[in-house]
Amino acid sequence: MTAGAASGFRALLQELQRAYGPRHWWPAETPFEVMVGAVLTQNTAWQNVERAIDNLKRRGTLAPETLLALPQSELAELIRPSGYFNVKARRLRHLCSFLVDAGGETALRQRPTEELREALLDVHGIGPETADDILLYAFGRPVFVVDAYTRRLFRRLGRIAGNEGYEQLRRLVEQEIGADAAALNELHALIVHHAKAHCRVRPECAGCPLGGSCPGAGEGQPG
DNA sequence: ACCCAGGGTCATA
DNA sequence: TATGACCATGGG
Repeated sequence: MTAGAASGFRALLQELQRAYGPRHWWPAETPFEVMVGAVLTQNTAWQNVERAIDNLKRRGTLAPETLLALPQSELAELIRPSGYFNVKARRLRHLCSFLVDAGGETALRQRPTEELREALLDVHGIGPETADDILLYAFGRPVFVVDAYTRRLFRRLGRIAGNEGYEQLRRLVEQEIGADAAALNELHALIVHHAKAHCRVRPECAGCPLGGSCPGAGEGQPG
């Protein structure tokens, strides 16, 4: 009754779905809001990101052109709650410049996934995880997002050693799940949800839907 | 008063 | 290739 999650990523997805139901990610109203959130959430609690995005919305600057029209100091002030506000202000500007120069979302949507991924990685401040967040949740491309939660869970499940590189883990999941954007979307969303719901620092993983197949108990690794 | 959060860049060895 | 410093706010 506890072995299902360990047998494969499809099985893990089903187990998480059964426990939590669909997640409807990403929490944003537009693709551009997804992109902004992806940058702002870098090493940052989502609650702080929400405040920053709320500031941008109330200011009417949640669009590439209007955001670029802001002085960097003002932009930094608006996103202050999300932390690293000076670097992130620069990163948002780089992102917006890229979007405008590339002809906007509509033009980008025509590009093949690998090419779009390379283009995103060329943007200063967008690394592998942020790029894949954008590809999957803003453009609906079938890529898997590897984050700290994913590494921790896979290691606990015995699926990985822990020293694998980003690309290696991404391929591992994508090859097993397949080019299924909906499944990859749900899997990442559920891993994050599961981490927040059950895998915090605690003596045992009380109420964990993965049961004995989620050996988070007594690991001492914070979440 | 700690520890950490849905990372990425840069300098150094 | 592989570490380490740095960025910075807010919650537990």
